[in-house]
Amino acid sequence: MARVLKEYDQRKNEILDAAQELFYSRGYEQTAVNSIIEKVGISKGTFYHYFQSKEQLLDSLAERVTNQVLAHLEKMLDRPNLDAIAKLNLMFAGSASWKAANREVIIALMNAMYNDNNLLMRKKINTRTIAAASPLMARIVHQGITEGVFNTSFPDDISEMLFQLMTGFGEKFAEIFPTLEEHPENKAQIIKILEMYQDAIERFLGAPRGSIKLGSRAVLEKIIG
Amino acid sequence: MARVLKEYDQRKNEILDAAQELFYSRGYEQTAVNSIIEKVGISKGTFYHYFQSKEQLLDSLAERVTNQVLAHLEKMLDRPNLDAIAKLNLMFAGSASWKAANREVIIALMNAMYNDNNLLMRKKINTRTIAAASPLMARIVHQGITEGVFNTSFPDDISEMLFQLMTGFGEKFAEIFPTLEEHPENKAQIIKILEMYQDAIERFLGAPRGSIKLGSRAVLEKIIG
DNA sequence: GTGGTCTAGACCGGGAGTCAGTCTAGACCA
DNA sequence: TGGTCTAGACTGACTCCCGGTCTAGACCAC
Repeated sequence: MARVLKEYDQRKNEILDAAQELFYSRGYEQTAVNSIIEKVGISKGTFYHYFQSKEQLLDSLAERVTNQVLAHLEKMLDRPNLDAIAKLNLMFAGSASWKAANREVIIALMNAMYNDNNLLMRKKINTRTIAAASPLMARIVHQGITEGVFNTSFPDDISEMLFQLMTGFGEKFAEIFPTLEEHPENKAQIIKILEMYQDAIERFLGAPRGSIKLGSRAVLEKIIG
Repeated sequence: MARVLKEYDQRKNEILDAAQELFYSRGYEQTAVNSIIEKVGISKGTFYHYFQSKEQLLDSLAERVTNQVLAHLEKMLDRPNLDAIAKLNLMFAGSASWKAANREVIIALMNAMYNDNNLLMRKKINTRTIAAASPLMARIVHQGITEGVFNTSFPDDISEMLFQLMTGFGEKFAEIFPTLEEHPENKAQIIKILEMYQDAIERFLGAPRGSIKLGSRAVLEKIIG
């Protein structure tokens, strides 16, 4: 193979890009290091020059993804005049509207991500996201308490639980969503579960009934058709 | 090697026993089929006579564990005169008191189970347990509504979410618990989080404040010391 | 003695990770 | 300005291990 020299970061990102694409489409465990280096056009040695192991590559990838998500969240929430409920809904719905706009991508992604071949990747991304985004959400919760719309004795720890709940909804969604094509009647089931999770979040936070929206009805319709 | 004959089920269970022990102590992915057969004292051929694949063995194991858990739950809840709150608490605390009685085992188990090498096993056991135990819990929720102590619009779907919440608490617990030795101050953190989860379950079920106990104070003390 | 069940263990393909050494860009110097 | 030296990017054959297959034979029931 012809030798090609690159900047350190550039090459590292090339590897990360290739890995991301392969992990998303086939899953982490189903992707051989050989496939990655073939895609990038480098040798085994080069790969192990940049990453200590396949799993350490996954860690780097998870870190990169998390940073992107977090940057997106921070940018979205950087509006001081917004009240706590609006911010929280933005946090929830922000991802939902993005999903609606990228329906095709999401379907493919969900099939790959919510799959037993990607448990480790999901866990790594989740853990990192929760650790990084919880303080952000905790700030919103505190704001809500000050505004008198939330009521909880656990403002600092609750966000982690909220994220956990969101994740749970995401998994449930990913479980039912692919069946909609064949079983349109499951649509009602999705909406019901969505409402249950909204209700749960409201109750946990002591927020007014109907204030929390995990995604507007319009956006939801767009996703589930 | 000399040929040894056994009853079909006996041999199968021997393999399951060995696998369980190894999976619990090292993790699923870190356990080679070779280690299992070595432990049982059989050959590759025998192993693959009883199980189609390593993953199918894991499925069988998950099924066995789930059945044990379920049998335990059903037996425990077979007391018609108990009210819904008592039953629910029994469901939660039942596992807690068992944990207290088997402190040593639990520590080892937690280290193995709540570990990235066992994501798949955990997921399989969780999924099965939730599927099997949710109807049980749903009955309790209905009972609670009839008794006027619970108040929810989602009696049938709520149990799955409740389990999810329990799992989340379990993970958080497993995360902090091993640090207690070195950082006794984390004990307060565990208790706080326990209270948060209790509060969450109460709020979501619309149950009276302080009615839900994920484990009695005494039992908890015994576990966390 | 024959067919079905059970067992042994050599064998296979493919995967992650290693290693000894090559090659290049740029720093430094006479 | 041309020669030397060094860091580190890069190569690919190699090793080791693992899940799974396959064939041959032992044993049993009939």
